[in-house]
Amino acid sequence: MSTDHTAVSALRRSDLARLTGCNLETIRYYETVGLMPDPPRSPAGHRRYGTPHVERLRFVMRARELGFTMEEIRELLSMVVAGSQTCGEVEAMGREHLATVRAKIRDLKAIEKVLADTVSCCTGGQTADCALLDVLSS
Amino acid sequence: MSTDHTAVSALRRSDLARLTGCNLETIRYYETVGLMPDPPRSPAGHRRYGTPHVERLRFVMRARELGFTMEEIRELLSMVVAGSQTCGEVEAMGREHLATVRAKIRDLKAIEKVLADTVSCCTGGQTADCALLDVLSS
DNA sequence: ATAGGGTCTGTAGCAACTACAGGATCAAGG
DNA sequence: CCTTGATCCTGTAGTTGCTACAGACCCTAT
Repeated sequence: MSTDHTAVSALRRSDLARLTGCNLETIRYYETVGLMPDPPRSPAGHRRYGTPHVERLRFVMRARELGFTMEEIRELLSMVVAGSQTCGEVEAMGREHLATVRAKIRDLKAIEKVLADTVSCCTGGQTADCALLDVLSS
Repeated sequence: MSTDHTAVSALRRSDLARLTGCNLETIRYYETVGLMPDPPRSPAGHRRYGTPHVERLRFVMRARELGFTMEEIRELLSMVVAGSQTCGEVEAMGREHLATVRAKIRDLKAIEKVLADTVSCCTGGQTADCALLDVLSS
């Protein structure tokens, strides 16, 4: 019935990488930049992880997949770890990030339109004349 | 009737920056990475640009605005400078780049959907409970 | 005992810039 | 002619988010 306090299921770095799908080196990187805490060490200095590390790394990875910057993730994590977050704060960060995502989509769509319109004018032949080059040289 | 061979309208780097809107330092950077040629120098070693530099920098900037990588621009430029390009080759590069732009748009739209769906579930209140955190911790 | 793996650290590299320090030079005013 | 302030020069470091390597250590199995 009691959860195990002693055996924190000592995972090596490679185990954490395998469990999460995260690159081995990236884990160490996240530790140096403070997204992951410095883990306890074995007597020889080898990192030993537990399930909290697995969960935290998964959180970080999901946030990265959604395009949050490391700075934003740090902020999210500091609130969550302190337990001080309110839905209002987190939602605000989400909406702000959503706005930047939408801005990027707008920019890319503008590029897409120019490219699509232009290459559709290309003859694709052996001639040196090219609609895309014309746009670039305009 | 002859074009002017002598006065290559000696522009300083700041003039080139002003004419093109390019950042001053970026011009030097483009020279070190080979997107711009090493310009002729004044006796004291100051860069002196002419109209060909203005045109080439504008080409580079437009290509960057369309999201071409520097590697792709180098390739485009090497063809154009050699005069060896065919519309077929250039169009192929354009279509390939268009495909990567569309892939980015797809990725961002997937992110946008998750974010939009999630934050719309947020209550936005003082509670610690948050739909976005739930997604990140799932 | 040793062979092979895994782990440790620090560091360099990628894209595409941007910014600064410390020195040389130029152009205009007195 | 001289000074002053703007511009120019070079090299180098910082940014974001990793990834990869070298050389040293350590752990496990035979």
